[in-house]
Amino acid sequence: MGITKTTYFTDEQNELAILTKAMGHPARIAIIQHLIKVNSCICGDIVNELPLAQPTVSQHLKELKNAGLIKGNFEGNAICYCLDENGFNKIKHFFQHINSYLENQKNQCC
Amino acid sequence: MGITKTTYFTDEQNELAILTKAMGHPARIAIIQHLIKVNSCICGDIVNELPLAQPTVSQHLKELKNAGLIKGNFEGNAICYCLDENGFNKIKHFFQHINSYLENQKNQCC
DNA sequence: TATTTATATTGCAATATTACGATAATAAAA
DNA sequence: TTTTATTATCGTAATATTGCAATATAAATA
Repeated sequence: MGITKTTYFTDEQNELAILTKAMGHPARIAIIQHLIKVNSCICGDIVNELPLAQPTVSQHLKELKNAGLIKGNFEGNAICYCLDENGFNKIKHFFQHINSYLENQKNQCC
Repeated sequence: MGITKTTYFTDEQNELAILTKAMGHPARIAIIQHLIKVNSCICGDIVNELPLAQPTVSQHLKELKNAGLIKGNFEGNAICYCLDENGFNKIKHFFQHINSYLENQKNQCC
């Protein structure tokens, strides 16, 4: 069927899935890494940085933006992108939860 | 074309993408949350916990296991699952990097 | 206004993912 | 050894994702 049963899960579960799914492609990881490196840059710089065509990069940027992981401002006729802390803060708490669990627990199966 | 150009990206980018992609489904987030809650449990418990059929759950468990986010031990004829710190430690550093960047930086576009 | 520059959208082909019924495999118990 | 319980695999249908050429849109500039 191929359709995710989102209604059967909590809002939190769906939101975390959307955020992590948005990160789940090497091109989108590369975009995040590049934005950290240069702080902010226009879309064209990312196109030059990645081994993908402009429409493909535009599509990846859209997915990151929809998830709330990046944001873009108009800079003349170009669009300047940078990280959006909103999205990352939402994931942050989940990972903190996981990490504190793994540290305090001898994590072993049955 | 639908095929990700993994060879064009670094090993680190591909690895982070595999890990985050594996988390990118509400059922797999729910599995991780449940394992944190009960520490470890057999596959059948997860099937009862989720609104999905047994083969579907089995498939999600396989993906989490392949990514290195959970591990399973034989417990009689059942299999006991728990979190695998290996996978989570790999993501941990990436998020620490992102978070320290976002904290130290007035994150604004151009 | 026409042109250039920068980005988004459309349309499509190839591939991947999601979900589940049916069935196989495995190990304990009767 | 047969049965039962537990999990994995196979096969398949429906949907989603990836990638790009072609094209559209929007803003600056000539």
